Amino acid sequence: MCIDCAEQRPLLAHPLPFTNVMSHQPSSTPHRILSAVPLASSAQAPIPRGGRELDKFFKALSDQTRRSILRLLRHRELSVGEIVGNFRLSQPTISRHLSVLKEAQLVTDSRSGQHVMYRLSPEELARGAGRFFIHFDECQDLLTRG
Amino acid sequence: MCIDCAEQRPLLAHPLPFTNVMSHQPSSTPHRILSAVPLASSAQAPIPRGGRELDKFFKALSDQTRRSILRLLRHRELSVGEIVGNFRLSQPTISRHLSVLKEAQLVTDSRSGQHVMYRLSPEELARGAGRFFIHFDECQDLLTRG
DNA sequence: TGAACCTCCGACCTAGCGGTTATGAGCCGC
DNA sequence: GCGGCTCATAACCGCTAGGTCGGAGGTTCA
Repeated sequence: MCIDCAEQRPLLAHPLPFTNVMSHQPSSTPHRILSAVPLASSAQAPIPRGGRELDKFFKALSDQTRRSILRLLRHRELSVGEIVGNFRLSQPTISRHLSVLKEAQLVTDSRSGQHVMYRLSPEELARGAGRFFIHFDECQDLLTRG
Repeated sequence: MCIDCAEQRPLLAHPLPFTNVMSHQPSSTPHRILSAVPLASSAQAPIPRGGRELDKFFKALSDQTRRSILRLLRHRELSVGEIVGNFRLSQPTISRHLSVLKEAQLVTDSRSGQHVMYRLSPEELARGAGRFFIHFDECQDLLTRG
């Protein structure tokens, strides 16, 4: 699926390695040329493909509690009870935050006896970020070169 | 300011080049050691420093319209009217989205006669991303190596 | 099987977000 | 200065998000 349009022409691989998003054009020559004047009333808002996934991705990251949970899971998996012990919030609240993170595929879970263990999905973190920052050449430079 | 604590000991430069965040510890040896058992009731939720800025950053990015505005501004600055012309939304709605983006420092504006021109701040995009992903070694690898 | 434990789900409340219309403030040309 | 264009702000409204509590469901173990 082209990230810039819905055409079915052959796709070019994108120079950035950490994403599988592809376009018909190399990133330095944008596919959509913006007109200086407002588009006609029939114009669609330029919603990029994959917006739903990016919504989930950034919505999940836009809450401080959820970001803290991700940081807790940096180096090893934890059960729900262990995560709850690090916050002042109730267990159902943490459980719902975890379901949001799981919905965004930022964490995965598995049952281990009585406990449900949660662990980070760092590749999904990188993939989501890549899918967005792919649109910003200068950002790519800053992120990849420093 | 250390990203892991509030101590005033000398700071180490972080190996990642695209951020000025520094810690007392290299990234492979986390500053906070997590206990396997829940912390005491007096434990604070592990809110990282700079959470307010990250809140603004991800909240600004968590809306599809705002992401579309950022993509519109990829290659040249635009006036409010030009931006409005690319959406089905009213001018005050777009104006408020722009103020959210400006609050998050993702765009800057300047008056040019009757018009107010908005342009991207790609370095802030990269800085915000860096400030977050600095906590995830595997992500860093994926983002910087591919 | 029944008790104890861990986790998730449903109902509910409140706050904030994203949308609208109406109005006000800043520049321009006449 | 006045009228018109451009943009920001205020007031309002509906919906979603995030918090609580109570209870259901699944697992372990005696």
